[in-house]
Amino acid sequence: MDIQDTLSNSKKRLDAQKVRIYLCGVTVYDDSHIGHARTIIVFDVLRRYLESAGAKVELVQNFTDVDDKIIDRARAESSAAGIVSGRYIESYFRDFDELNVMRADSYPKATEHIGEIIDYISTLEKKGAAYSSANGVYFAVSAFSRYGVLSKKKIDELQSGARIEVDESKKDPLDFALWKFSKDDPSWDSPWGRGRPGWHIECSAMSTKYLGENFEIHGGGRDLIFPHHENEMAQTETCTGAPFAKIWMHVGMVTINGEKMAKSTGNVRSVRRVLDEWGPNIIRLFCLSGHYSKPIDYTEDLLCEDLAKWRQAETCYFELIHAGGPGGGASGMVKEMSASFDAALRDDLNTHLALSAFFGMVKVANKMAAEGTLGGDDARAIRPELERMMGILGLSIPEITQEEIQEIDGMITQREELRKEKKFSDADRIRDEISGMGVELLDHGHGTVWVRREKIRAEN
RNA sequence: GGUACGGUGGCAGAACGGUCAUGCGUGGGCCUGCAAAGCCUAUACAAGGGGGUUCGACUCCCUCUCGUACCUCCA
Repeated sequence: MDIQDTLSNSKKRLDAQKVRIYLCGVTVYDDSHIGHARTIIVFDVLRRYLESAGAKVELVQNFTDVDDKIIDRARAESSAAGIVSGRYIESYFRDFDELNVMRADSYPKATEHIGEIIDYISTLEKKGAAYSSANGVYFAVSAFSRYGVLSKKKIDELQSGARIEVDESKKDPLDFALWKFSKDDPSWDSPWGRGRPGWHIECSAMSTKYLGENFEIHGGGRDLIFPHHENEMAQTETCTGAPFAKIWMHVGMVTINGEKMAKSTGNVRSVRRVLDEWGPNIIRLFCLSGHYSKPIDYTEDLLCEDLAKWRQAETCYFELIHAGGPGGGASGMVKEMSASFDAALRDDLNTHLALSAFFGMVKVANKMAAEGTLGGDDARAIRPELERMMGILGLSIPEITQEEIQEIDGMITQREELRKEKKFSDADRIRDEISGMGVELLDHGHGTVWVRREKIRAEN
């Protein structure tokens, strides 16, 4: 497949059988929000697609668990950094498991790689790219002549535009911390003095450890391009002397009603909250509704649209289960939609077009079902393809037990008899009862089909 | 100020140098005991402004403009 590479600003072919991906995860000082969810869902779909296409994927996603914000939070709670980060790592997994995000192969933490980080800084020091000063150990940007290539920034412009107070102990305002001196917890001994790692160095040390010096894809949110990824690249390539990631892949931001999500404006949408309101499938549809590289705006209207689409997909899923009898003629359509689904994802993970193919198939199947032309052969052609697409998109229909099926079928039979006797109010009572169980009835000319509806709180 | 990405019908959103997907929405009708689901049909002057290249541009180039993000907290 082809993926847009931030560094070369062009699409790059990815045809390796083994794809190693390093995804910059979250700093665990608070609950995850919808922006984190988008990035992680995009990479989840990338991973699922690559695996379905036969590639062996190794996905590593870090947790930044040592950071000023974590320390501040711990201080505010009279707690310890480890307690705070531990709590938010737990909440991360609760949220993202529920979002149906597959687990990465590993989730390395900065605090568990202090030895590797120190070794990394030592190597940089030996190469003359790091120096120790009053406040910490810094990376000398001057040691990396290509500094700025990833974010397309010119060094002299960066200096004049710097709006943060300059640390006088640095040789150059652009130099960034590899190690910050501190005696307070959390801190570790190092050859330069007690302290803790800077932000960027963990990703260099851990990506190299788990994926090697040169791997296929390095990704994260667009806001990480500068300074995080720029700095990572400078460190890593200086250290290894080899090119770092083959492809840099960045996911666009999520805005809320057209505005940036910010604590100060109080418009941060936590994953927990949107999950409670909309459930995993609709959030995934939302996050995949536009191209990953572009920003998307979180609005009630768009979520409602995704809800309507999800209802169609549910309908289709159950229509296929119930379908039987004569029919045929769907197989051509299935092949076509399947091909366009794959072609869309192959071209820079165009999930919007892939969803068009998915819902195109859903629409055709639902139409056939309503007309009574959806036969057993059709269902056998459509269903595996529908499930394959849902698998790649990470959409899932809750399991339904055999007992529930029997109970519902029994009630439907009762209702049918009442309807034949024209006892409509009694029949409607049964329909209401079934509806209370989260099951909707579709009366077709040729019989009644039931659909289990996912409960969406925002719907009411 | 700099950099990046974008500005396509009411909304969302693709592709493509020549025919401007698709979905949602909206109007009307059909089906139904009723509803839901589904269908049929209609609907939209669609491309931020201005230049240029071209037989022809939404698509390429220039310019202006607007939006969003980033410029050492940020997914």
